Amino acid sequence: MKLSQRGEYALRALLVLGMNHGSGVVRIRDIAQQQNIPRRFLEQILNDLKSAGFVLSKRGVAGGYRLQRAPGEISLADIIRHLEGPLAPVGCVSVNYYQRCSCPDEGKCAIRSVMQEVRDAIVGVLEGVSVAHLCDRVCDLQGPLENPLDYII
Amino acid sequence: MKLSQRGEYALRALLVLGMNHGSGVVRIRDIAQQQNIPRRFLEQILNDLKSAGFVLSKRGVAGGYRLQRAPGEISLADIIRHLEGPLAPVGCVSVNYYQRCSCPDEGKCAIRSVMQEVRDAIVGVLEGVSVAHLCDRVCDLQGPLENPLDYII
DNA sequence: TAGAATCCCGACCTATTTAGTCAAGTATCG
DNA sequence: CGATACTTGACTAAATAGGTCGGGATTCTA
Repeated sequence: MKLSQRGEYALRALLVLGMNHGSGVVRIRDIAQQQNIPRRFLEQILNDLKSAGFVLSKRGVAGGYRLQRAPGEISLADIIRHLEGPLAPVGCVSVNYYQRCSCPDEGKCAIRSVMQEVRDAIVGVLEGVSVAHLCDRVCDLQGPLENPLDYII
Repeated sequence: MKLSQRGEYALRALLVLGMNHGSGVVRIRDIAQQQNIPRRFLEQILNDLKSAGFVLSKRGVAGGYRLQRAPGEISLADIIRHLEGPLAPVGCVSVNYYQRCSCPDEGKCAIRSVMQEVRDAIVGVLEGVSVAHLCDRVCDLQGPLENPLDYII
C-alpha cells in the first residue's frame, strides 16, 4: 500500500478543503501554493476527485473547489481506494478489488492468510479515519492557535 | 505496501525451502514447477535472496537451495523489506528507509500521524510472522496429511 | 458585453519500475 | 569427461509514475 505522490497530494488537498469546509470554495492555485504541489498536476488530481464524487467545483472568477460530502463522511480508505486501487497487499485478499491468484487453493494458502491479516490491519486504520478526523488531528497536533489561517497542513 | 509478483514468488519459494528445511537442498526447477513460477525469473530472485543472506546454494549435480538461517529466525518483515523496500506507506514514517517529506513540520502533520498508525499495523503483523510460522500455518490449514509431500503451498 | 479569472479536458512526455528472457560461464558429481 | 545445477550480467517490452501543455468552457464584474 505504498502511497504515490499523487495519492499524498490528494489527501493534502482534501485536508485543506476539509479545514475550509463551510466557508465557500478554495482555488486550485491556493491549495497548490500552500501545499507546494505542482499546479497542473493538482488540477488533474482534483478533476479526478471530482468525477469520483469527493469534491464539487465552481467555475469562473470566484471559482474553486469544496468537499461534496461532509468531512465526517469521507474516509481515507475511500479516498485511497479510488486513487490507488486495492488497499490489500495482494489481490486475492482484497474485498473491493478481488483477484484470484495462482494458488491451487486459496482457502489453504498460508501466505494469503498472513496477507489477510495485513489487509485487515491497514483497512482497520484507514476506515476509521475521516477527513473530519484529520482536521481534528491538525488542531490537536498544533495546539490552540489564534488564527485558523495559521494552521499548517 | 503492494506486494510485487517478485515479492510473492520470493515468499512462496522461501516457504517451500522452509517446509524442506533440514532435508538438504531443493532445486530451482522443483520450486518453479511446484509453485508455477517462471524458472528464469525464479533464478534471479533466489540469487537475490542469496546475496541478502536468506538462503544458501549448492552448485552441481545434486545442487539446489536451502535456508541459511533457521525458519524461525526469518520474519516476513525482513524478507519483504529486502525485496520491496519500506513497509511504510510513506517515506516519512519509515523506520528503516526514512525519507523526509515536504511538510513544514513532520511532528505536526496530521496525515503523517495516520500513516504512522498504518505502518505500525503492517509491521506489527509482518514482524510477528516467521517462515516457521508460515510452515505451521500450512499444516494447520491443510489438516493432518499422511505424506508431507502432499502439502500444497 | 468584453475581458479576466477559473475550472475542464485530453494529449503528450520522460524516467523508472516490473516482469521477465537469454546466453554463456562455473562448479560439482559420478 | 559430461551431465546437471547454479551464476552472472545484459537485454527487452509493457506498465506506471509524475508531471507538462494548449486550448476550450464558464462565470463574475466592470
